[in-house]
Amino acid sequence: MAVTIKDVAKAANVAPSTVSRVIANSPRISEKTKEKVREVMKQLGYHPNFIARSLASQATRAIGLVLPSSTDIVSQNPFFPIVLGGLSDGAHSKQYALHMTTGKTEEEIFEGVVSMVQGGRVDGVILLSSRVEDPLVSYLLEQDFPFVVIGKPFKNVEQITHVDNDNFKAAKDATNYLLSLGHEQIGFIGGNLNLVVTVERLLGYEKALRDAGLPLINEYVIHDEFLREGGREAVQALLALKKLPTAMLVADDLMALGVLNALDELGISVPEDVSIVSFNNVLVAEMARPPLTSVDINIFDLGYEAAKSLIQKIENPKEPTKRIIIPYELVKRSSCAKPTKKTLTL
Amino acid sequence: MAVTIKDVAKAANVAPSTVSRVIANSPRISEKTKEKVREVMKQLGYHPNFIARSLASQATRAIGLVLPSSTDIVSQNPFFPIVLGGLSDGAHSKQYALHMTTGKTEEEIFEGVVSMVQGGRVDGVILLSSRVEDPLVSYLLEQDFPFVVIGKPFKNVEQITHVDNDNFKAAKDATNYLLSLGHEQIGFIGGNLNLVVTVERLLGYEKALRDAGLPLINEYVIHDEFLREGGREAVQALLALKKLPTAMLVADDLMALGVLNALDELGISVPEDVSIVSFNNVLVAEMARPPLTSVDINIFDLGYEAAKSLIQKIENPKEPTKRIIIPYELVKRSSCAKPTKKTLTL
DNA sequence: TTGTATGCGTTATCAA
DNA sequence: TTGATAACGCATACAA
Repeated sequence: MAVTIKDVAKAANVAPSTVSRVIANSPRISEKTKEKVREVMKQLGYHPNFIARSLASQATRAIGLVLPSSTDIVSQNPFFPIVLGGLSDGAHSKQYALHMTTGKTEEEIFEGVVSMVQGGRVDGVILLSSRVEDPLVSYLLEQDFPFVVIGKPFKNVEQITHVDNDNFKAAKDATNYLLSLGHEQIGFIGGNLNLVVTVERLLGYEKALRDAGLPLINEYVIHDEFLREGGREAVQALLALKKLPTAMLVADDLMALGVLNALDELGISVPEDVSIVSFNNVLVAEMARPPLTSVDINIFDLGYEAAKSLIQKIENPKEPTKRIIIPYELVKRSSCAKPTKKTLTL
Repeated sequence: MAVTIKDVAKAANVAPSTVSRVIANSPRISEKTKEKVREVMKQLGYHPNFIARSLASQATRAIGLVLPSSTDIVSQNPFFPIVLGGLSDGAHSKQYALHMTTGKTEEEIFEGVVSMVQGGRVDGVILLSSRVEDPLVSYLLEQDFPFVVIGKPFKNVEQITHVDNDNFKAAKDATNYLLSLGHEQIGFIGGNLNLVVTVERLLGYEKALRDAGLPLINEYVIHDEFLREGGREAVQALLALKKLPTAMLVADDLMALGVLNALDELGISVPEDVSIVSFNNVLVAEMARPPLTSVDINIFDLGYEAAKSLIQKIENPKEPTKRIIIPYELVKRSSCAKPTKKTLTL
């Protein structure tokens, strides 16, 4: 059995409560006894028991992380390891631990969160992605349990602390960049419309086109799951059109990789025939052929700030609701060029 | 305050211990009272408090996960989200939760694990990568704390339950495949030699060459960090040679992506000039151009089996040490071809 | 089959 | 400045 506060107390000839106060560094304990107790703690190799501490203090110093479905291909996105790094950093700096939950189905995930929350395993929760009509958000609001969303909440935006990029503006900027190059037929390939981020990027794209006085062509907007098949199917859908776009805004780097792939197979070259801009700027954007122009959304910071603001909320329940906007930056690489005069048709 | 076992007891006119037994589904409680109690639990919205349960039962039903440095570029590898999915699945199926720790430096990670273990936050630990001379392994062995390593332990192999691929044989097979295509100058580009997996793959590569009666050429073996710069620098090092290899075994898909990139910039084509085989078979292997021949190591299963075997170990301390070998498979794609007659020189 | 009483390792509220 | 002692919510040995 591990050495407890009582063992230390006995060895130091003080009461357990005194030891507890020394651990908390209470100012009401004399320096002399503090040192004595600390000495004994070291000698005995004492480590505080988090479980007992949590039960007594009604606080776990643990943050619950809700990941999307583990089997979902989305979870293969490098976005998650990176955001995890930021979360870990932010939590660690305040001595908080991370607790994870995920599951194969929506229901499993929901149940996992409920048991984490009701079971008192964590002091707060971070949702790693913002979904449309997410029952988890309703649940957490109802319970008045501290939580932070990474991304823009679908509704109740004013009541939910969240950390986000301005994805609307980012998409508008990215589209404007393509417009500034001279493109007028610009396609949009987005992921799952259940993710708020997809919607925001789509809206930004549309706004830019409208502002430029260009028509919104339905056939130029394609939605699909992020990633692999996504890119391919999207390209195939575009190819069914008479008039191909000369540029595409793709909602995710990995998806853009799929698009590059599909285009290559068809002998369509980037950026000569089609320009591409994507989002997130993870490692593969730089490593793609050609390297992708991509909107860097500072994923690490999203995680870091989310952890920080959740902890603030936990430690000060009166903390007002916050919206933290992480800056983005369009990183230009060689996947974009001016459109060629001829319109590419097959 | 949340509803407790006492509230349920009162409402159901039984003793708290009876409620506790109903929760544990003790056979010594009549079906009638069980139903009655369950009914009340539902009505009151009772949820067991994990913290209290942990303290009383001296078990947390939580597994500690040790990730490599969060800032390390290695953590951007899709390997982690995938293995996490497997771990989550395995843990979930036995009602275990996941607790994470990581840090910026080795020391931070070590301290995190110590506090997790000594603090009683978890019942066991899984090391997500096997490092050479890992102080964590020594520590956990010393403490006689249940743990499982993903990968081959550097030493004390017989005393440490681990889940691994036969990376030695996998590398041998992969090299033999290149040999069978007719390649005789085969390079090896590996990652950090602190990772046991790198060493194993290198040894397998060397064995295959020796078995084939081919010389081991020092200059053909290059080590670098996994990922980005890795690939590039490795290729540059190879290019400094008079006689380029006609094929390369690359220890990681992402790194291979970097290699592809660097080769492309130099106008060297794959597979016409150089064939490439890599490891892990994550999504990008399929999405690379050309698609990479890669050894699929069933990452998800590594995680799943690791969770399962740790839980077995936790629940039955007499459980013998196990080594679980997950099968691999060489997935052939178009990054390999027979060598051209001419030797490529610059 | 069920109830009573104690302990798990802390924190926190009283006293002293 | 310190020491008893009662929670915290649950599991379990022992009684009944």
